[in-house]
Amino acid sequence: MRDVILAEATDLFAEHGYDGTSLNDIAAGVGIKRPSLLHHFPSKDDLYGEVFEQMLSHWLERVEAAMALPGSGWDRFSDVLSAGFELFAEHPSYVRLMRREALDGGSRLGIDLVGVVSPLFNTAVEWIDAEIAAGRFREVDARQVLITAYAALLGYVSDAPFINGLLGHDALSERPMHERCEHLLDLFRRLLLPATDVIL
Amino acid sequence: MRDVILAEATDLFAEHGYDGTSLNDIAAGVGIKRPSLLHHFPSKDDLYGEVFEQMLSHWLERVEAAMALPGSGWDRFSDVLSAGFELFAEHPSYVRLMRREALDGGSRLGIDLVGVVSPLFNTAVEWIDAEIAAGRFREVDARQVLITAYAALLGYVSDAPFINGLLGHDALSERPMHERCEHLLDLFRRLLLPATDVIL
DNA sequence: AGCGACCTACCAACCAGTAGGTAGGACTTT
DNA sequence: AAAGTCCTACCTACTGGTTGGTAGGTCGCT
Repeated sequence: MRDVILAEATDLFAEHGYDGTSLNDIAAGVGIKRPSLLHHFPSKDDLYGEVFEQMLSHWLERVEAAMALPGSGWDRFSDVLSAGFELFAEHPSYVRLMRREALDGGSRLGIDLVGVVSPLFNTAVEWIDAEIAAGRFREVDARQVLITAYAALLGYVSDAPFINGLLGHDALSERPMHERCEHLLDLFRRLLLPATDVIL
Repeated sequence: MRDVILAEATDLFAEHGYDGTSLNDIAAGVGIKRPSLLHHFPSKDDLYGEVFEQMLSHWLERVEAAMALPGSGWDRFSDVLSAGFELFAEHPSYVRLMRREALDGGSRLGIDLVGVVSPLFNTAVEWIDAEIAAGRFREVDARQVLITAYAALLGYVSDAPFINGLLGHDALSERPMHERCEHLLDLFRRLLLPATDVIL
């Protein structure tokens, strides 16, 4: 039951935000009443906290697995980007949740979003700088590249309802997602690789 | 007084969202009581509607002005991008408001966000395609490029509280904003221009 | 008997919105 | 000039409804 509640809460918090989701909504979604829900989770804050922690741990798990893969240079960058994209395609709710938290400054709870992501961010910055030093990447501002990657990946998925309207079809279905991924890979290849290596 | 309320409401809706902002908060922010606020605006929905319409009209005004500028090819793209960036730098609240609305599907009110933005989007797609046909741009998927521009521009500003934490300094102050703009210009130059024109 | 899962019934706090009244400035009428 | 009439901007006090959370009881299973 806990897991069912957690899943329903993840969807609703992602869809309508913390303030836009009532415990009644979540309880009704799993077919019980609010007090029964509060039997499993002590408070709304705690429930949200668990939702967010679960999301973060799934996310970290994937990213760390992708970063642990062997390889260097463009292949490695491409692997990590694809892994992130794949996770987001599987769990759009995670993206929307993350975006909402980032909008609110990532400090709704005791959870320190920045504290969790910062080490990963810095590791990635150092890796890119090392690749530049090794001559495998162009001289770019690693931080800017990573922020662009973050924004371009998240934006497409988090704003899917809006982008659906612009494109006239479901942005999250398989083919559009694949095209989006190809576009991003092409984009970062052009951004990162020396001009001589870009031409395919 | 109406304008003061509108400005305060814009900030609070942008910062905490529709559900996270009470009429009491807004009224207190301008130093009056809720009923006095409702003397100027008939309801919370109406107030939000005016806030959003004002934001949209400011935004459209700027973009249309930038699109009306002469020039073609990269110079024109660069002008429009810079104009957008400048507006966002001046009014970060607009970006956060827009992002929240995009997250919610852009249909909180009668305002049809997609309906307003779609014509602009399609005009831009056609323009890029024409530039490609004229040989001034590479063969790219215009829609993907525009969505990336949208995401990369908005993401940096809307998630500023989070990005502040990653970078360790104020992402919205003048120098970082300038660096961000330069990075984006470089990015899209590499993405859009034929390989032979990219090298500076 | 004990325990986990669920319930109804309640609470205080807050929400958007309404009713009705007051102070003061402006504009007309005498 | 004085008096009466409006109007705008604000107020206090209230309504009905929803919120998160609690108290206490019931059911079925081990």
